[in-house]
Amino acid sequence: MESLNAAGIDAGRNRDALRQHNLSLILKLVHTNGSVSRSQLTTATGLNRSTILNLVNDLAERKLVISSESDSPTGVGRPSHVVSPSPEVVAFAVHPEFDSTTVGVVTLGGRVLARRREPLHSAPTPEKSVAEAARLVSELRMELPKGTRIAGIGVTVPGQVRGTDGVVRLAPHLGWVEVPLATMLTQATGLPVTIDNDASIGCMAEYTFGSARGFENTVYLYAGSGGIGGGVIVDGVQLRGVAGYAGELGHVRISSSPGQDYSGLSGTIESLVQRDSLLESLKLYGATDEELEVEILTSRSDAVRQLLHEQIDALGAGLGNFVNIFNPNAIVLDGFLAALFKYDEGRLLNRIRESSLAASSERLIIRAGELGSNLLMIGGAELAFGSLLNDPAEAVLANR
Amino acid sequence: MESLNAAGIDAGRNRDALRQHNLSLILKLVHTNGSVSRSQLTTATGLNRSTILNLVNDLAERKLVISSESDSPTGVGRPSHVVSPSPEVVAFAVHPEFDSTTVGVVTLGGRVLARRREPLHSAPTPEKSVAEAARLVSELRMELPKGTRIAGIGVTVPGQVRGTDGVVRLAPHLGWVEVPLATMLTQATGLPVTIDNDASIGCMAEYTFGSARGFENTVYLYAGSGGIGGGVIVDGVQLRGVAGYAGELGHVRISSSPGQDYSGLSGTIESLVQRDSLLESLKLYGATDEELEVEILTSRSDAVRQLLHEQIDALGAGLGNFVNIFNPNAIVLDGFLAALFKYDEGRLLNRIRESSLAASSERLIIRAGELGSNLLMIGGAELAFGSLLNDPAEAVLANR
DNA sequence: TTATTATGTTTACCAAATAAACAAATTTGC
DNA sequence: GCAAATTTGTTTATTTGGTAAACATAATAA
Repeated sequence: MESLNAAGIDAGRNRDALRQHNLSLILKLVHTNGSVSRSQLTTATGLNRSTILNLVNDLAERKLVISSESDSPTGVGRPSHVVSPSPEVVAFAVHPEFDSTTVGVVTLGGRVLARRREPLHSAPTPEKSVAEAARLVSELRMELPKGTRIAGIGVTVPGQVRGTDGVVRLAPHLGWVEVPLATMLTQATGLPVTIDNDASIGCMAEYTFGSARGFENTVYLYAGSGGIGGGVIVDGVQLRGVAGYAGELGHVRISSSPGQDYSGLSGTIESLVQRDSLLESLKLYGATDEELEVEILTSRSDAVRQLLHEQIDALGAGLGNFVNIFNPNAIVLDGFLAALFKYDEGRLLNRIRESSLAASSERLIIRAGELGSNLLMIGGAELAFGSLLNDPAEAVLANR
Repeated sequence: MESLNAAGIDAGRNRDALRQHNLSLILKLVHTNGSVSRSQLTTATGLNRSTILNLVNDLAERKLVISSESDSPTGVGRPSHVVSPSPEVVAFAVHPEFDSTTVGVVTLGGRVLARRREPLHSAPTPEKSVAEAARLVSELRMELPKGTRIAGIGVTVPGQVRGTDGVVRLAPHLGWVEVPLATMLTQATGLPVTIDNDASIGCMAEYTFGSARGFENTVYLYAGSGGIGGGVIVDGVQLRGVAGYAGELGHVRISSSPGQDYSGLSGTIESLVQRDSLLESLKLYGATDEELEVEILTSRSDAVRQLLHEQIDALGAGLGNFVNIFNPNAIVLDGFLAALFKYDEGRLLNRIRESSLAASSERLIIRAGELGSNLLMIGGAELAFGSLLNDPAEAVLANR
């Protein structure tokens, strides 16, 4: 029998799918909003208050949320019970870099409980990096209070990642090629591991808990040490593409200039907007993004201003393209790109408008990311929480 | 009470939503696949065959589908009943151009029943164009067989369109600005009217019934008389953006060249890949896309070859960007862009690969559109069928 | 203090999907 | 050519998630 063309329609739904969806919906609302009253849940979902009671009880029995009476009534009528994410449910975030490995613990609800960073003296092999990560995870795991349950590990990789089987295709900055990272880290820790590109993860974090919150069509650009990556939220869902490589916004070509980016493509945003050239003109070496930002905002040098203008213009041209393509309601800039934005917001906005259609940039909002150093910790944990949030009834949590 | 951050989660689901989804699913499957057996429907949806019986009966009672016994058994076991889209349900497609107005009638299932084109002697005002369209709709409507029911009218506009209220923001080729087209045509015909950009509609048509069928991540480029437009299918759903202006792929900047496109942006794909300059170098004037394609594929002139190479290179650079951004499994080219593709497929593919990351273009398929002159008729009707397909139980159809 | 309002909680109910049982129509095997 | 195997159609009883109604409860408002 020929298979049917499903044309983007997902499968048929039955009662199980219905229940799964509603449980997932409640848990996501509690996760992203912190503490939520049952009455808020009824209005937000449109479901009957009996149903909300039932769903919340179900999640509470699974110890995913805590339901308690309100301690501060807000208005007329009986106070509504408050539902909060359980602080006993956590996930680990792992961020391997060429000079360090960072591991964090984040609760359901997005609070960073602890973080540990281990400096490295040379660019790590995958084996070395996995061993370091596993050691830090193990340390943090032992310090968790009794009763804590673990959703898994989310790894933020500075490179291209195939999410389906957890293989790092190419991470130029680390020198990794075709590394089955998820499998390796699962073996070392016994926990389920999900991996993704760092910029995609940053995008999801800013969308869920940061500057892009509530903007269901967001274009996100992140400049890490390994170049410029991106992420896009389309109607509230992250753009992934057929194999998960979508969102390589830094490698989009905008000019005929011959300069190449870290992947050998010329005229791209990444080739024109370079952190290193800014550091050089400011005579800063090994500065953090915070230090760089201070220098940018206080510099009085004409040469620096010239360079900043060039970079803002290039960034604006690139963002104009994305406005034409995505018609977003928000653009969020992270890493040192946020400093360019803060340096001359007006110039950047003008450049964007000049290189996009008028209608597409109406009511467009541009912001800097606000999660700072917690960005990849929160995002990595978000990745690890994914399966729990999508199917709360089926997810299996590990004990501490 | 503060409103909750819904974070891209849609509302709670109840029994009604479940039923609506399943009815919609069945109707869409029948619509896009033509004739489908009930057993195919059970396997495609995962629903029980009792449920499928019930859903199909429901749709049949509403006279949206026809259920009949199979006339040619395919294998072991009792032959499965066949469900077909009702040919009595139709929609109109309207395509206003600067030198003509075209109206078509298309059945559920995507068959073009009739088409009528009225040449115009001058670029029409919105009023004139609406009057012409209404007249043609009325003519075709009277010729429809008794019992035919009409879902509505879909209008393909060569310009930027705000779908929410049916206003044409800007259609440079027609000289229209801020025209409440949907309202005007509804008043003139008494039928519900939906409007959209021509390239978006072409994209939807090729995805539902043409070359992009089954490719859930498709980038589509369409070169009409009014420049280059685009459309993108992301996980089976068309990219719309916050106000519906997404997909302006022709206005994406890829080079520093000063040449401008029809919207005044420089270095864009549309400014570098121009139908007019090809026509000029071939000394063709007023040729159709079909005639242009023949000339391109048979020309022996060095100058023409040079120009074709330049245009293919520019198109390839632009498509490379889209590969980096969307990681699609298919790219579909329509209008004279299909001729460029056919002229030198290998060169285009090489240019795309040169300007995109290796992983992102793996297993990428490039095709020409296959719906030809029916493209905008089928797509326009698809637009008009939208509400019926999304909620078969609630849709109201007009009589012929 | 009482009325009003909003929510909590329990109970009976509804309807959509399903499983089970049997019927029917085809192919396969002899 | 006929019985067996297979697949689907159809009917019936069942399951279950969401809902509406009724009443209880805890706040504010009068």
